[in-house]
Amino acid sequence: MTQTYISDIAAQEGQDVELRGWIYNFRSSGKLKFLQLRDGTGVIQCVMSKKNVPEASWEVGEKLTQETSIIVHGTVNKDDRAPSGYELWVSDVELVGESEDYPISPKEHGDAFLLDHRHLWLRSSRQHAIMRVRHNVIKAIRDFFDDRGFINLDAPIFTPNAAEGTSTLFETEYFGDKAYLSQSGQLYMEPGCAALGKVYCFGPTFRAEKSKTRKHLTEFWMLEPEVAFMDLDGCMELGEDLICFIIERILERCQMELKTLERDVSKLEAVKTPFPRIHYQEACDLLVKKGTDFTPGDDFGAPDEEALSEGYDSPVIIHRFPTKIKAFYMKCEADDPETSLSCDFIAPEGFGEIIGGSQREDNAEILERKIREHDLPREAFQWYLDVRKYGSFPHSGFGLGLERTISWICGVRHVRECIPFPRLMHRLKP
RNA sequence: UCCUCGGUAGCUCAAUUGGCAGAGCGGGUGGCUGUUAACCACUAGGUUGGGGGUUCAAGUCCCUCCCGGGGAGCCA
Repeated sequence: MTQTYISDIAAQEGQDVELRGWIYNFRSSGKLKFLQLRDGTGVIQCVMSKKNVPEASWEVGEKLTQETSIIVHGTVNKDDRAPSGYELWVSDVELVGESEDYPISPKEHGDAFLLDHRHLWLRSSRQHAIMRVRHNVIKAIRDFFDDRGFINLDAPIFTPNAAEGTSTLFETEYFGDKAYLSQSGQLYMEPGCAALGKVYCFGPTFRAEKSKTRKHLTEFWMLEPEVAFMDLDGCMELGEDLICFIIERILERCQMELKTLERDVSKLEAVKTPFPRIHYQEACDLLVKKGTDFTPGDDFGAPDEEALSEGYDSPVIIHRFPTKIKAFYMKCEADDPETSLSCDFIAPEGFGEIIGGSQREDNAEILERKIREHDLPREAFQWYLDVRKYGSFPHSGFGLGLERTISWICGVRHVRECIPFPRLMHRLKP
């Protein structure tokens, strides 16, 4: 008999089917057993009556523990008493693999314990829902750019130098030389867009900063599109279109998962273009008015971000930050070198910055001066300067943090639940 | 690096002023034909993170080290 998946069970009402999976939970009333079986696609209640199964099957039933793997045959039955609305009337059960002392009981657990058992934690319904949303966000991102004629041009992970010269890098040995794990693919996307017009990279990036907050991972996934002849306005439009596309896709395909996560879906349905755009100076005035202990001229802290996004359903775009608090490669206003053509997208509900972008400096002389001012080694950036030497052109791009985006969409407070195996400052296992 | 909170049974937590170290879940045994985090009875389970100190007496007070959570800085 061929295997049926629980996600397809509704179409099999009244049929005899074979399910293969793991015991999620079970209850017994003497001669009647209720098994919650999961197979990765869903969970279904299996009802086993002593008088309706062979003795060998009943004995298997007596030995079941949490996460025992089994093959079960039975008839699909619609019943409102079953948690999913359908249940399986069991005709026989076959033991596949025993499970002794499964550590994650159906009661609550602490974060540290769950993270230590991340490989098992992924079997629980909440994690399951988050991983399904993650999958769909990734698919939506790729579809969005594919439909717009972008080329996926991935950047290297081993890099010879610091991309922005600010963040701490993970150093590794490279045949007797030093190499660093990439903290951004952006510098590689700039020559990329000169070659192919519209490109994006999408892969893991690494930050060795000693940040222990719910918004930080040492290894996270970042999407970085870069477009030739696109200015800052185009960059902000691309970002908001992308986010709306992702949200619409998730609302369309992940209603079950959002329900499992108890996400207030109306918050996501309210996300609409155009997103509010606030000039940095205007944001400073707002913060002073709101009374956060913010110093105008500085970058925003987490409480400032939350104050700025307050009252908006869509992410808020803050644009034109002071040049001195932004990366060296960002272009300045033509008539105001103190102001950079930059933008940050701050998600609603306190989920923080999800996009950082800018128009890039396309003037070779200005860029060389900035590299000097930031004390960066010019030789290391020769190839990057070549983008300006051979047919320079205006161009822009941004970076979107995948896990932060998922965290917002799922309403999950901590990014560590938004990646299968999180890497944190104090955690490299499992 | 700094601030802050914490570490007690496999897990989540309690333990009054310093006075016999406990509960729920999970495990084990038995019972129950419609359970929904099932329920009922019984049962096993402890170097209270490590070391040192004060005291008749320390989970509790002091010193020190280790480990972890939240946050700051930095960033997506």
